[in-house]
Amino acid sequence: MTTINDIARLANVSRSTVSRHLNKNGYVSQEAQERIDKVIEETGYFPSQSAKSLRTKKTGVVGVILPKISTETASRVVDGINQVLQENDYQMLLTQTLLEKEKEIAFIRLLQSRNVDGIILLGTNTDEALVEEIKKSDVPVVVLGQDMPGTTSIHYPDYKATAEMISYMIEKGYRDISFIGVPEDDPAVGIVRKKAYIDTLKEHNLPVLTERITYGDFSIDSGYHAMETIMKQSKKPDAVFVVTDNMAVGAMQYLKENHYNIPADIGMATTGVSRLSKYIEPVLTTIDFQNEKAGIAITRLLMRQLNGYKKTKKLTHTYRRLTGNSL
Amino acid sequence: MTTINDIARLANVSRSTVSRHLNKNGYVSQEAQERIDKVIEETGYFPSQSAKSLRTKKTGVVGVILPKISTETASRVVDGINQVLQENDYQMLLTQTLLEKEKEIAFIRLLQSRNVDGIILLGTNTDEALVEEIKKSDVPVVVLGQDMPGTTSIHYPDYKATAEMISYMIEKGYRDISFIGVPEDDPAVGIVRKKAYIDTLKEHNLPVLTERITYGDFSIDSGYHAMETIMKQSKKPDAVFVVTDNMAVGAMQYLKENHYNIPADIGMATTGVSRLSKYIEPVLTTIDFQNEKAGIAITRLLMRQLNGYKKTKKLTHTYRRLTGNSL
DNA sequence: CTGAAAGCGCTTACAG
DNA sequence: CTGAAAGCGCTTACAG
Repeated sequence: MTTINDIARLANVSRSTVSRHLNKNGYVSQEAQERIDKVIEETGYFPSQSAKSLRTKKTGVVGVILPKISTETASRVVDGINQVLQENDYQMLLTQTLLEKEKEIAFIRLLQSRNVDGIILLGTNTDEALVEEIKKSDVPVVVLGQDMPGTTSIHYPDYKATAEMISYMIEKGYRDISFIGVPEDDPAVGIVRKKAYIDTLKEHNLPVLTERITYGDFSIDSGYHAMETIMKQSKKPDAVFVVTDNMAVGAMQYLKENHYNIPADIGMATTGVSRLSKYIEPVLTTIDFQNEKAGIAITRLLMRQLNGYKKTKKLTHTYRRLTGNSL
Repeated sequence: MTTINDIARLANVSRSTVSRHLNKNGYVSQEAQERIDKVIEETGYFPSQSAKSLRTKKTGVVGVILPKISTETASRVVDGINQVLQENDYQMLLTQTLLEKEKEIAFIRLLQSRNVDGIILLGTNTDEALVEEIKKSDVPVVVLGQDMPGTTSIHYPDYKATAEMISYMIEKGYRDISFIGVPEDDPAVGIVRKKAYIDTLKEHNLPVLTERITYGDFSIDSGYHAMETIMKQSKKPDAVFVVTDNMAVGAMQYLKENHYNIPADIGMATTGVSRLSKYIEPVLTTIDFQNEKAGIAITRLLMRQLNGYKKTKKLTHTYRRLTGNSL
């Protein structure tokens, strides 16, 4: 491997001078510059980031922790993150938890040991242990998707968007709306969205039936089974709200396989918008949380922190409702 | 930040001993081990990878270069890559070219400067300049999706799978099959698949009409426009083969918007299988290249190289045909 | 079983 | 405008 010493020797200067030239700080004579450039060109030299990082305490790498990359939601967020990172000459170290909570904590430590400059966590819970780990972190951690105590975070407007959607369903005439949620480990999705559902029913003086509230685990399969559980009840609901797109795919699969017509037999609304959704009949009425924009926004917040703004900041992301023909 | 010196001091040993204990090489007395563990526990110490890497010349990081993460194909490959990487305690540094060729070369250099142990490139071309850059690389580079000269690579069975699909369409009775391809910059997709299409038509004594051969740029939009171009010809074809799933989405959109019935008005076949495809009518007859498995396979090859097997190796990946009702 | 020493490839005051 | 020196946090022979 070619090192700065080789360059210095070949260009007849000290390595201080090479370094100064490379980093464009301090004076280097025109002549020296040219000799150095020539040698670099010939040797194909590039500086070792490991050495540089050890000295400067900066790596130019940001760690990203997410549940699973091969979901549309996550990959869109990553697209957004990547945009801002490229603009700022950062690279991305990507880790997947596959929804194992311990891994979030393990990766925060791992990423620090890899000397990343900052960490972006796509949050799935706000457990005490995780909050502690973030607090202990030497590098800034920002969180997308949960309102993480004491941490700069952006969360989705879970309550407002859900409540609005449920209201809309009620306006449309639905009176017996079932619910496919997730466990309360995930506050944003598991608690807040469910609360919005329950509150809105109550506001409209509709009964809240425990048997109408089912749970999945974010997987397609679990949406399928939750839908099955609901539809096997003696009295069937007239609509269903599913809290995530992935589970909605499963729920829809169950309904199609069993020849239920949407919306004639049962209305359906959900969250998230698929690239392919316009080819699926019916087009789902859904909440679009605009994940790519969210990825951009959270990364900008991290960049700010890396540039010295230390105050933690809480933002709520935007959303829009997309009206299909599933209601 | 806590360093190995702090640990050594607090545990009353030298930093050599701490290092030996941490890396489990060389002897360390039981007592010393316990003291060290205790101090590490208390301080939350973790070793700096930058320093370690500088010394050992290993980072435990693999660089991945791909066109765009938020496509189903790429994200599935990444899932596969990630699996093998996790098993082997490697981390993934992810870069996106957004199909700008210069970036492939730029990232190969960038990743090296970041001292990655190896590079996985999802190939989009086999340009001379790229081949040169790979040859110059200090670290092993493996390529998925192209038969890259002089480099360990796995490519998809582009010729065989395409020829088989075209034959199948002909068997089904189609006689005027149009083609949506990509430019020849991409040998695997742009040249080989087109050649398989042309050869197969010829073998069956069917005319090869230049106006039936159109090109997109991998985007959904370009598939839409290619389909439009084809369907605006005075004589319409009875089928279309689209070389990538993304462009097939666009082609289908055009056909649906213009009320063509698939397969009654025009048959359609493509490559790649979407998670949502089972909800789209018609179900596309397609070639499944099993991207996750391909990701696993290419990463295993890289791991072999990192363990010292230096011979370059060429593999052709498997595939299967999925029969829908679009033909 | 343990520690002192050298060195990995850089950057950064500092002195000239 | 330039170079010598120190030091970032580790690991690894080597001597004891």
